[in-house]
Parts: sequence; structure tokens; C-alpha cells
Amino acid sequence: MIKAIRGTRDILPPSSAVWNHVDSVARSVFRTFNYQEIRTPVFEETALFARGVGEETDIVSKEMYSFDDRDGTSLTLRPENTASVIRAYIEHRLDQIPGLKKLYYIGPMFRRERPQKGRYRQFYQIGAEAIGSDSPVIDAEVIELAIEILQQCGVKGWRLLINSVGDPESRKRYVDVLRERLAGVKDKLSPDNQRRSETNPLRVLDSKEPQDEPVIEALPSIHEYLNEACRAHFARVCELLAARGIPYEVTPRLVRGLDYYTKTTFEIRHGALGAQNSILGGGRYNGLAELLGSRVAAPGIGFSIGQDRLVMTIEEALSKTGLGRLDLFIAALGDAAVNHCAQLAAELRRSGLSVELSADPKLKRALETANKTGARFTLIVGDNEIAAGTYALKEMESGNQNVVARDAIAAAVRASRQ
RNA sequence: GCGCGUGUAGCUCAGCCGGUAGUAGCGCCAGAUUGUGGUUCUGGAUGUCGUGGGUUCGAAUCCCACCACGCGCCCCA
Repeated sequence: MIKAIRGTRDILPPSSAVWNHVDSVARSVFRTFNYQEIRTPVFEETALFARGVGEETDIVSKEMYSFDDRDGTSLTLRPENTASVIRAYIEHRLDQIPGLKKLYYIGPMFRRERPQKGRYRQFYQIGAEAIGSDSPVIDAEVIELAIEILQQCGVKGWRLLINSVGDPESRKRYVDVLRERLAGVKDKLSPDNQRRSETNPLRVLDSKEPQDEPVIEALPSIHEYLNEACRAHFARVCELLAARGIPYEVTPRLVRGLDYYTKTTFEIRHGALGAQNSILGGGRYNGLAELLGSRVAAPGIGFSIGQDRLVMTIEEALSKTGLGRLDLFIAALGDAAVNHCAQLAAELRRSGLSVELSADPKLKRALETANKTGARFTLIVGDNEIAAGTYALKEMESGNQNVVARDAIAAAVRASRQ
């Protein structure tokens, strides 16, 4: 039997209703923050990610789905979307279009990692990019936007961690110091971190190895090495978050895995996710456009929500709200009733209700089916009803049944929806 | 990529010191008055015991490999 390939999965009802709900909540919040949608291809030239995300990152060095096109060009399924968005921004000179600086996207990304709960090889991100400004006001607004989406989706119990990784010059100074300090205590580190102390000293900071705790505690904070501009920028972001009433935790050891980050980085964690506790990550990337060949500077900041993980945290709670339930099941008893109800069903559907029209002549069976379908109401239409010109409307949960006129059906069903 | 664990009906699982698969629960199908479901009762269907190989007279049960999933590491959304 052919099965979905490792790390990919089918999203089936009723779960798909939760996914749709998240999509539409996100789109509606984006609209209120004046973000517009961009759709980029799911595959690009490999070079885009190699340069944009960084050759040294795990994503590029071992997780990309790459293949050769017939002409030999190396292509890659996008492992993330920021590089593509910036590529499109440069390619179409979006900096020249007034009022177009805030973009969002929703779609699948691909990374060849070991699948786990909350980690898939095809996974979905809801993300945003605000391009063209280095103002800390934008940083705070982007973070606010991300949190607003989570909250409107009903996510509870999140923690916002923020940090500054400085500009390249500040960071280089810090990494040099780190490398030097770690070299002195290398024998006290775990094997993984001994290796990293040379290749990527920043990574040592957020190691989970208990034996490395004392060494890490003793290391200096990156904040001691930030230059004045970075320091002021970060302070202002914190100030603006406080002004918005957003709780945050400054986490000097927060290190993110993409090379393009500068200044502000942030992450939102959620307890219910196991080892993959990060539900959202983001940061500023002031040098990315130039790195990708832009002649004009395009500082930006963005974030990306793991939709799989977001859905995971709210699915259970949302399943109790009747999301996606059928509004009305019409039990048309007999051919005459079916003819009569065809028009009625069409009217009700046009009014926005979800309607199932049953042609089962046996009422008992029709009600059984209505029950299994999860319909909130059943409208009973037989010879009696057609003759009388009124219908029997039954609320399935309570079993209560009322006689209603044709033009009162939609209102009655809608009245109990919320 | 590494380590540990799990894999039996649609779902949750029992069986596992080898001897023809469970009246198991839930679900599904049919029936119990010709227009009233969801609670009850009766009857019924369903499994290459994850896949492939090995040991054995005989393997769901022991061994090996592979695959899938879960947990942890790495890393990230």
C-alpha cells in the first residue's frame, strides 16, 4: 500500500476545520495591521537559501530538499520563506511601491529532519515581514501582531522571550571573547559543546546539558558587547513592549539558528508542545537584502508561526465549540418533499447556512443520519408540512421541536449558533 | 543524523515464559410499530498480529533487518 511519505501527513476533518479557522483568524488580524499577502513559489534556486539562510546553518547544511533541474540548476523546496520574500521584494522593486512594506504569507515549508511530535518534513508557517525600516517601533509592532494572532486563536500560556544578537560587528567581538573563554574550560564541557565551542560558540549558550550549566553561567552576556546603537535599539523595543502591556523575558542566551538575524530576536514558547516548545520565532535581518544582491538597503523584521504547533495547542479546546458543525439537516420524506425542499435548501445555503438535504423517506433513518452528521438542527418536511405550509424544526441537542414558518427557519437556526 | 520505546479489528487495547487470534470496550452494519435520532435490547461484519528474513515440528509471542510512530539529543516552526 502506498502511504504518505515520512514526515508528511494528511490533515483530515474535523482537524481541517481548525486549520481553516486559524488561517482565517490570521488573515483577519493581518488585515487589521495593514499587512498584505504575498505568495512565493515553493521552490527556488538553491543558492537563494544557501546565501540567505547561511551555509553554516543546520537548515542549509543538512536539512534541505534539493534536486537538479533538467538544465542542471540546483533547486530546493523552501525550508523557510523570508529569503524568498526578500528575493521577491528585490526582484519586483517593491521598495518603489508606496505603502507596500508589510507582507504576510501562509504555506508549507520543507526540511528533512527526523520527524517528531510537532516536527514534520512538510510543515506550515504563518509569517509576516515588515521591510524598509530599522525603527524599534516596528519591532514592537511585529511582536504585538504575532501575539495578537496567537491570542485571537485562543492560545493560552505562552511566554515571549526576547534578545538582541547585535549587529555583525558587535556579535563578532562577542563570539571572539566566547571562543577564547570556552577554550580555557573546554575539558569541562560535554562532547557536543566541545565541538561547538569552536565551530559555533553561540550555540553553547542554550545547551540543555546539565553538566555545562556552571560553565555557561560564568560566561559574559552578549549585552556587554553591544555597541551603543544596538543597545539603545533593544532598550527602546523593551520599552515599547511594556507600553503595550506585553509581558516579555529578556533572555541573553536566546540564540536562533538562522545566520541573517541582527539586533532583535524573539521566540514564543508554549508548555504543551514537548521538546518542540517553540511555537513562533522571529527577528530582525537588516543585512539580508544586500546579502541577496540588493543595491539598496532593506532592513526588515519578521516572524513565523508554526501552524502545526499552533493547531496542536488549541485543537482540543476548539473541538468543543462545535467549529465546522452542520447547521441544518433537511429530512425530506418522499419524492414530493425532495422536490419541494430543493428550492428551500438553495435559499438557506445562499443565506450562509450549511445545509444537508436528505432524500431518505424513512424519518427514523433520516434522524439517525442527522445525528451522526452532527447537525445542530433537523428540519422535517413530509406531506403534512407541505400541506400546512409550516415545518417541524428540531434542535438535536435538546430534542426540542417547534413548528416554524418557511421564512423563520434561517433566523431560528442562526439565533442559536453563537 | 544518534539513543530509548512502541507497532494485534476503523479506534483504544488484552493475549507475549512459543501450540489453530479476543463473547473485550468504543465505533460500524442490520433489526426491535407504516413520521421522531442521540440512552436500551438482539444479531452481524471486520484482522496478510507494521514489513521482510531467521530459529523451531510449530512464532502475534524468541532473534535480525527495514519501515512507521512516540520520547529524548541535535536543531528548529
